[in-house]
Amino acid sequence: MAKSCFAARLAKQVALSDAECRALERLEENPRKVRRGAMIQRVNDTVTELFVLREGRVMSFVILPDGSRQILRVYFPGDFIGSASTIYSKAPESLVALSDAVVCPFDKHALRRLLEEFPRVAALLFLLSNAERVSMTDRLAALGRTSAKARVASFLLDMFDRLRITDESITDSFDLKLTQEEIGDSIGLTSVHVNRMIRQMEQEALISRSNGRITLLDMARLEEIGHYTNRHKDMDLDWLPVG
Amino acid sequence: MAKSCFAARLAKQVALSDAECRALERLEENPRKVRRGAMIQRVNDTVTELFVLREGRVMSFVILPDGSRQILRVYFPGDFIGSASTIYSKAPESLVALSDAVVCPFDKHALRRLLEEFPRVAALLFLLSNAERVSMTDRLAALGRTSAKARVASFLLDMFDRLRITDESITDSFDLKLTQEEIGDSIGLTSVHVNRMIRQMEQEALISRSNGRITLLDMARLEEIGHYTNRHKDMDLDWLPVG
DNA sequence: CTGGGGCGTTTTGCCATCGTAACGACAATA
DNA sequence: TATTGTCGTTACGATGGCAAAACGCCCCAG
Repeated sequence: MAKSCFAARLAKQVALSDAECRALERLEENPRKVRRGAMIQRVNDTVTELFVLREGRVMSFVILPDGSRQILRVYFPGDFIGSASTIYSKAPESLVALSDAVVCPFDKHALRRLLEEFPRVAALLFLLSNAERVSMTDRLAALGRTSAKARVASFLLDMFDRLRITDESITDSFDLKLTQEEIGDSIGLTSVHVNRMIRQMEQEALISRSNGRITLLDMARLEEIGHYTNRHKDMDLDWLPVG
Repeated sequence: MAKSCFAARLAKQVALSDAECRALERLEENPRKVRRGAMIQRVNDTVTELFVLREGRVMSFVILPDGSRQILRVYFPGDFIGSASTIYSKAPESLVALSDAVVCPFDKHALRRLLEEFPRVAALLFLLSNAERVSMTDRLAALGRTSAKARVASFLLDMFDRLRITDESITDSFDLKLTQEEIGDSIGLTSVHVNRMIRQMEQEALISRSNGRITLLDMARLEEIGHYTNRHKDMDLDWLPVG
């Protein structure tokens, strides 16, 4: 693994200069291990920290007054987490580790210095934040206008494609490490209905499962059912300032 | 009106330097009038332009293969539109004017120069993009986990609060300028059901209407019903680089 | 002034999708 | 053995979609 998980991730998009790499590495000087289920940030806490996720999985979510939960995003190694605290003094969302994980917290003032010193990194962060926004809008359209089955299909494809960004060994199967309840809370369904859909998709030979591992058997049809488009292919960052 | 609608908007958050203001003004050198219903950007078009909205209303949306529409966001004067084209070469969403409007297109290379030259503006854009992300997650939670009535309530409150940012004359009533079908397409409901909810809320004296104008009669209860929190109050941008 | 056409809203009846509640099976952990 | 967490399964019913039609309003042409 590179010294900086985050730099390694960014370097997949743009060639980074040495100085930029070193600066990004400094964000990860304080790795912290957290156990599955550990609360990293609680909604409404006063926060001044952001995180780079180095290992494991983390989710952000909110709990509504009636106790129901909406998972906002699942994060994978190399992801930049908690950018909401750049603008709000109280966290608008909670962060919990979905598996044992390693996160690297850093203060938002460290981010400020980074943005001042490396305009290109600033631009890059701006872009990634826009990519996340688009990912949100995709899910918004899924929740607002597609069936339960379509949501499950697109969710699986999205997780799959995102995992593949950093883990090239993945070809057609992956470990979701999410309970069906967590899947449901991500796409606005109950665990019961997620289960219905998954079993249905298994019967139709769209996917198969064995002890938690999911294999995508017919991606073309899954993409069709889920109205899914892989956004990662169409990125264009050539217009960025040169390093 | 200030020379730059966008600078005026940003200045509500942070004091801008003269140089910054002038740079922002340059983004609006090419105002363009568009009529209600006009397509400003079509999904999958190759795009290199972004926009500042100076007057009127614009929406971004996607159409799913079955013909249904999800409105992703409604934009008001002073908003920065189309940031998705900073990272994708093909537009992931369409833009249409909801009313007669004035938009100011500028090339993404102009944005790049701005980001290079004014790190603080870059940071500010990064922050605003995060604010929009949070706004998306709020709606995501609404679509995923709240009832039709809650969605309508929170949608009305959100429009209300966003309009009030730039128009201080608004106290408790506003012109939505959206059809019920458009409201439905924003919050994942049919126009029929939006109508049901609106009439119900009118009967319960939560809101009242007269020729398109909506008055919020009981904001406290609306906030409760919609699980709404006004994010605009809690912003903290003091940590930004000094101009 | 009158009649029509277009657009948005209102209303209704029907019913599919999906949520709720409840319970059993099973595996991992203590 | 007891416990906890996840998955699988069922019966029942509410929420909200769908289709269709009528209504009101505004604008324009005759």
